Amino acid sequence: MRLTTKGRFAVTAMLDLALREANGPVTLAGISERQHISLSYLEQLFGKLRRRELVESVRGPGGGYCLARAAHDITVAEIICAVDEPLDATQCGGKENCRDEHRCMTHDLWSGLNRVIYDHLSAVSLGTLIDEHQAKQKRRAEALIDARILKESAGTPAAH
Amino acid sequence: MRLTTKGRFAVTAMLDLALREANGPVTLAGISERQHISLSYLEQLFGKLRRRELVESVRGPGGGYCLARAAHDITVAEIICAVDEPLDATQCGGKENCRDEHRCMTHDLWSGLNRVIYDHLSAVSLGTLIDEHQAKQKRRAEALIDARILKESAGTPAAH
DNA sequence: CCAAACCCGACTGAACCAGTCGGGTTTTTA
DNA sequence: TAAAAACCCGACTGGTTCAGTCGGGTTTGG
Repeated sequence: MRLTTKGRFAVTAMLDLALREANGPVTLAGISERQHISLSYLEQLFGKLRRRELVESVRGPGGGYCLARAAHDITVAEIICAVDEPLDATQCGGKENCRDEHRCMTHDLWSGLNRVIYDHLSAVSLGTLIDEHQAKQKRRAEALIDARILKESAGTPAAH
Repeated sequence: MRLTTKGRFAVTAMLDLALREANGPVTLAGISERQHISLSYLEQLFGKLRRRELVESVRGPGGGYCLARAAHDITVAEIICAVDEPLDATQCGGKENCRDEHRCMTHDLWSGLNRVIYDHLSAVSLGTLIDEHQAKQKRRAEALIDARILKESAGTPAAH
């Protein structure tokens, strides 16, 4: 699993899509504008996302992209794997280049790390991200209201 | 934290060093030969490792490198950070490029991932790797002995 | 039919990786 | 004191990926 801005762009774009697909297909031009990602680059990314069946496309005017599944069923790991192509073995491909005794030592280390990363990203779906963010917004809003009530009951104007 | 073969080379080399430093400084030429890493490349890596005070150098004939601390006090995370230079912010540098509402959603995701990776690699030292590997070797040896005893007591030759 | 949208392959400049090269400097030993 | 062993260092290179561009399609609603 490679980690680059490419994967981050893809997640950002998918998030934008997830938040807007309620009112029909979302255009890449829109995502491009809102997220400041070049349109052509988005086309490349969504080509891959479509081939991996994470999104579906609707051609022609009024078209755009939709999620192929519910936001809770699309994990961040899937999105990143879709756009950051394999580059096959992330380390010594299982057989070659790591010989003698040192082999297994580092081998276990890297495969363990890979698993940790993959598990972490597999546990997060687009839905999770949206939920968490909405919960945070709600907490912020409540804090704001609490602060106002406190201020009003104290009857003191804000210090500068 | 970037993850590349550069960091893996560095860990492999440091492991080789840790296993051999008992009998004095270890030469890069030796590591190069045993681990099949180009000497000049090793020089680059060890230059960085030295500047980060993970190894100490002894110049002149009979010289080489030693660990600057005990193997248990040098973590894999330190080694990787030493050779894979910062490349500053692994994501939107804290302030820029992630604007509107989407910002925090992906921001928390990436910083969380960074922490997971870093924690995982910080929990592993050169000493850990060596210990684990030796434990595994011991288990293998015991299994071999058990198998032999079993075979002898049964008195049957191995089936092809 | 036209325009909006997707679709696609080829190209580019910059960065980084992995490695090379050609020189140093320091220190031991013969 | 000279040679050799080792570290030290900066400049260079070829290949790959990234991020983005360009120029063309094809599909389809109005």
